[in-house]
Amino acid sequence: MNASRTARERVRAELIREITDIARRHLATEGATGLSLRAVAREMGMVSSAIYRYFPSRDDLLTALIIDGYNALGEAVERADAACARDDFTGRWLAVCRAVREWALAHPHEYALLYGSPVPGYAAPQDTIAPAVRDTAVYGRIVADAHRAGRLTPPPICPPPPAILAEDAKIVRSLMPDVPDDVVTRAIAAWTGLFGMVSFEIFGQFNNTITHRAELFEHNMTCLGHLLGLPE
Amino acid sequence: MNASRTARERVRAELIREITDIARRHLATEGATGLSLRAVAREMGMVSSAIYRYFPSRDDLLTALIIDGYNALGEAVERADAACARDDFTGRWLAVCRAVREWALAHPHEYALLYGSPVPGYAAPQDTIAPAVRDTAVYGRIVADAHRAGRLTPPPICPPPPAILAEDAKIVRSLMPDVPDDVVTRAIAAWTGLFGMVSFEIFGQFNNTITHRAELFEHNMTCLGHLLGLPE
DNA sequence: TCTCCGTCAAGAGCACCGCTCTCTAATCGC
DNA sequence: GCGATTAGAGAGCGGTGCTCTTGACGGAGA
Repeated sequence: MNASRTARERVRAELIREITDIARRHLATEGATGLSLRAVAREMGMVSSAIYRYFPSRDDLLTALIIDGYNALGEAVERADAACARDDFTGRWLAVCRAVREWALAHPHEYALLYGSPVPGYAAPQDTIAPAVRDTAVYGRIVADAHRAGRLTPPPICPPPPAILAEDAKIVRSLMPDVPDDVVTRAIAAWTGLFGMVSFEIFGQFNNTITHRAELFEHNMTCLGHLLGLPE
Repeated sequence: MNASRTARERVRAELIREITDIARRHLATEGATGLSLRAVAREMGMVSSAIYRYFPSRDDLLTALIIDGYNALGEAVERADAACARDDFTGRWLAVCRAVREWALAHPHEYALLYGSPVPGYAAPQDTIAPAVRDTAVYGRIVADAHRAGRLTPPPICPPPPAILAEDAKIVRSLMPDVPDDVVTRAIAAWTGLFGMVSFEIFGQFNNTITHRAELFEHNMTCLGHLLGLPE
């Protein structure tokens, strides 16, 4: 009874996994707009309508891929951070930057799904929120650790943030406990700077202009790290 | 003969303009993937195949919208810069930042078309390159002007860029003449930081997190300006 | 053991899409 | 005015997401 029910559920789970695997492969080669339920069904030897037993709509399949993508990126970032000495805060920051960039270069279409133009008519459901901040959580820990260790020296070039930003800082602080407001705002600046750089590279804004992208990235992330207040 | 030929050409140009106008309206409401030649034709009271007399493919229509978008953004940036005192370099930088953000907020789908995920299978033709750097050209002039005026003081937090980046700096320097390599790389960092911030806001990464977006933007752009070396 | 009910694949079908082709009508250049 | 060019209409092809119905299968309870 239990065994049989789980047998049924198991084949169902297996099929769902197979569908997402094929879909992810299609996503990687054709991009999000080229992802078609019918093509996935065709490759599985199924009729297209059968897919709807497992994913009620194309958007639901896309949601599954988005969650997978956030988790894959988050895991890559976690691994990169874990490989560093805990008190090498600059090294951890740079490792996270490189992990984001390398994952994006290896999975450009998935990166586009996560950080590019949102799919129109598509509203990310609640399930995506937790995986979406997995990478940010790692970053938050680095900032918090560095601050707690007293290794975050505010650069002389930033004015103090306006008082009204304290409200937002309160929310962000859940990812980087005990960090003062000015550090929070600089942390946001560095984080958006990282993704701005990666997006420019992935989305083609550097075409015909920048050729030594790894070196430029490395250098600019170093600058951003110093903007954040990280040591040499 | 001339008058009659231009009469035909004039109605043709008029129709092309009408098509792009309707298409831009559809783009603004439905987004790029929701833009359909058939819907545009329907709204014009045309049969769908007739559109192909004017745009050989959907991608060509999209190209026209992209060029228009770059020009609209470029013009907004030019106007913002022109409204500032020539020697108020920090003011010009912030004006450009605000112009980019406000244009993006007013035209999110067009912004996504320009700076979001590239449309798969779509390669931007040569015609898009010149309009694409219209905003960047304004920025380059600000940096070059500030440097020429001796108002660009390198912040103490950036190491010198590696020598190999000199090659890329040579190309970027066409937009900001006579600017040394380290300023070029910091200029790129500030520019990508601006678009990273705007993209995060437009693409929804600030949802459920940042509410005082204008204030955060203002503050972070100020920081980036100082990273670039702009005065108080 | 038999029956019943839930699950599933399959197929037909709807409305839409980009795009091509042919045919006819209007228009322009000479 | 006549031949050449251009524009629009319509049918049609293969594709899409999605819905609905039908019939087969298999596990659960009488």
